[in-house]
Amino acid sequence: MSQDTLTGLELGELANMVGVELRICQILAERAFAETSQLKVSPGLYMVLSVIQQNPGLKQTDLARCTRLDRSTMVGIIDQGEQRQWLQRLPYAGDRRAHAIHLTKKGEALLDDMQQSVSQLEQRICDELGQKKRDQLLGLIKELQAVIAPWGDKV
Amino acid sequence: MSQDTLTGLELGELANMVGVELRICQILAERAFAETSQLKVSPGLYMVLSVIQQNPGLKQTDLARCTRLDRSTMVGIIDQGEQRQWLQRLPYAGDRRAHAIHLTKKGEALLDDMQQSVSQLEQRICDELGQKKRDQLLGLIKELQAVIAPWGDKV
DNA sequence: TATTGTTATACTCTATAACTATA
DNA sequence: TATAGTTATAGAGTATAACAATA
Repeated sequence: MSQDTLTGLELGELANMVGVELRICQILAERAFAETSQLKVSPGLYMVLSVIQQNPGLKQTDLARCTRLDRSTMVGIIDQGEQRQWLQRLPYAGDRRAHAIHLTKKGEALLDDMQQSVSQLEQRICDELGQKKRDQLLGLIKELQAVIAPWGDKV
Repeated sequence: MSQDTLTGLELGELANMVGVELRICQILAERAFAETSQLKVSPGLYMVLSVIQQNPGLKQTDLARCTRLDRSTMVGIIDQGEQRQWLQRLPYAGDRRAHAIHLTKKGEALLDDMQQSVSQLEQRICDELGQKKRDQLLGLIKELQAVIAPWGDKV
């Protein structure tokens, strides 16, 4: 017997499916992020900015691969970041087709600013869930990723 | 040091954020679902059909609440299900404003049909992750839901 | 006054297919 | 031939605000 936390409705098998619970969790998480970030930046762009910060100079294709998005989707995200002057497309040494993506100073500043509030979100998860459970959860999510990643791959 | 499983890129702090990993996991999960379901039904509609199966006769508002979607979003999902003749809007006893949502026989058949393949997805998660880890993961996801649910609430 | 369902509208996220320029 | 980036296009998914009918 698994009851829905909000409504008390009996959800039966539904609530025992990883896929469905993951989906609901994601809806809630994006809503919390939107609240925290004050809509300054979308979750997708935030993710990309963070990756760039850790890995300056990556090609767009690399960024698409590690965020599991399509190359064409990445174009739009990079466009957005460039318009708001948070990142730049620079020449990529050794391949004139590619762009090396770098943060601007404004982009660095944004991340510093946001990392306070976003870190607070993560901190609150630690506080309310407990460090141990939080780490367990993160580990299990990554394991699940590794398991299901090949299932959706095109041939 | 946490490396991206696919690209081997160093993702630093990014890969240690529950929010980001959850997001990537969700992208992968929806892709796997799309592959399995052959695009016969969207994840959102599938979720709703499953809830209806377990709870025949709910109002649209109830469905919206337990899936954490807006009432107006639910209208579109129910419309889709009705068009494909998988569910029906019937009179709701005691409140002439509301509709009682029920599966049609065609809808029952679809779910029976899909539950084979969707259950296989879940089964594969059990197989590859192990029953114990799978149950742990499910429990932790639900705990996380309970923790973050209030954060995105308006007011 | 409050709730149920609805519409109109808009924005975000994502992908496919076809193109160009390079490799 | 293959890859990097781009464009055009399309389809999900979601929400807000305003409305009519009913409570």
